[in-house]
Amino acid sequence: MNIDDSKIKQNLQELIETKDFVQHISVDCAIFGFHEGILKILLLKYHDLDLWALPGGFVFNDEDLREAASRVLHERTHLSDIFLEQFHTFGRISRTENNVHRTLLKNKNIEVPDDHWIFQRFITVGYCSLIDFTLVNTFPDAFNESCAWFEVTNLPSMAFDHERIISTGLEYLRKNIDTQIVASNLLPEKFTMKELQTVYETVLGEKFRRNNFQRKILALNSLERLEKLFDGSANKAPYLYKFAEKK
Amino acid sequence: MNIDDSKIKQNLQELIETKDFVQHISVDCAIFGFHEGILKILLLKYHDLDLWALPGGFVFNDEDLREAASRVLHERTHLSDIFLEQFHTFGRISRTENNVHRTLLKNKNIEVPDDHWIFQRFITVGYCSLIDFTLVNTFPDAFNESCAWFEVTNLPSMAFDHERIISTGLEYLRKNIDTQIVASNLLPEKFTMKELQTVYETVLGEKFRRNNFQRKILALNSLERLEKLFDGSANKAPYLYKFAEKK
DNA sequence: GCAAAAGTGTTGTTTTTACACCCATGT
DNA sequence: ACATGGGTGTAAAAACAACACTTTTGC
Repeated sequence: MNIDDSKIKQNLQELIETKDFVQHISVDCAIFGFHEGILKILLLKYHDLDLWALPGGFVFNDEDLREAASRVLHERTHLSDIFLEQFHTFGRISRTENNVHRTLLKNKNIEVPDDHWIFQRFITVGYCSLIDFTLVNTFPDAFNESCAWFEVTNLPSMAFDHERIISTGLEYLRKNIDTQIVASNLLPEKFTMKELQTVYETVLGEKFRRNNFQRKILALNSLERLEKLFDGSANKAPYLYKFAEKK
Repeated sequence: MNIDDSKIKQNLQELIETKDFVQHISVDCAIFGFHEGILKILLLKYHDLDLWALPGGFVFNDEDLREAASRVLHERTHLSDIFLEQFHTFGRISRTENNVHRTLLKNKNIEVPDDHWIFQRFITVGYCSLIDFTLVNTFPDAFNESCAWFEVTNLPSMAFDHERIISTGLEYLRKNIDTQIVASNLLPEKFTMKELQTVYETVLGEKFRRNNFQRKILALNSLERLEKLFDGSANKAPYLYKFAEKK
């Protein structure tokens, strides 16, 4: 899972030399996924540093902010057509007053003048999404050596103000769970009520009663009941559902 | 209400020559107030243009984004200690692809090179607030010749994407009305239930039943009942309330 | 037939809504 | 006393929660 050092250095060099980013602006993506009933978040680890960060990046002069978020997400996860929602913008001066980038570049022996744009103050716009854990194909790049999913309740040491960004993002996700789940590729096209319930329980961190949950969800009138699913188990076959087209 | 032309020109010149703004970033404030049961928004009119805009401005290198919003608001309304809440960031390229600033400067015969920062792309962070209509003391400045309150349902022609910013801000305000009203200086220290109800009805644009409204609000447990108000009218005196301290 | 899991029903409680009534107040 | 507007009570309706029962499935 390692790419060789010269390649990293070359990528970093290219990034540093890029001149067509909008200065002072970045986007960060809080990508939530879940696996075995546990809500996790996708983080990247910086080269040679014991620091993790959200997948983020810069905005090109000729792209919309939203496009930038999509592109960055694609670069890191190889996922496209992901429903991303902006949740907050973080603009304290102190948030980039540290030496993360400086140390990183120094470690790779890359000479960058002190007044380079990457050392300037950055205001970052947070986007979040809930996606299917298994679809993500992470890989290292110029900045980051490894990617991993972490339980949201058990984060490693984070760069910048990313811990705060995550908690704000999670709060947003929970408030907007309905929209997010419909838009996520988290469930297959057809799914059972139990699967849907597990997603809700994982994201919200609480249990529901099977029957009341079903009633509540069906009352939203956003599901369409399909055929039954026979999976060979010795019990009544559950119905499959799909999300109904928006009206 | 007009300041003389040379003063305007001088102010504009100073703004243009300012070098310590964070580039590409601005803040815009959607300030809602109400008067005679009508929800209004504070807008500024550009000099010599038939275009209105939200009170907005730029962010200094050494100030937090939130501070910038407060400062800008203060500059325009002379209000301080106003509770401002960030609601969305607007980052389409096309949003500043127009000639508002260019035309404005040209009208005042101010020479500015084409590559000046003010003509660059701007990403703006929207803040909103609900305030007491009568406390605002608006006045013209370098950019704007006049200030006025407009009904949110009847806006004049707006600069940039400010119409969209207003509708997004209004949506946010309505969703968060409880917090906003407590924080606004909209009601006097002591107020009657009827006054509070009028504010809710104005902001949300719907009517409530007197008694049910009272129950609902009191159930929130955020009001403290005080003495009765005798205003000389021939009916039962209503209680006064104040917002209880947060627990 | 049986265990397992899904679907549906039922009952009690809480919350919301609509309506009614009574109370205080100045003329 | 009475009109006016404010406080409180209450009954119907709706929403929600907890529990029970029935149905389907493969062995």
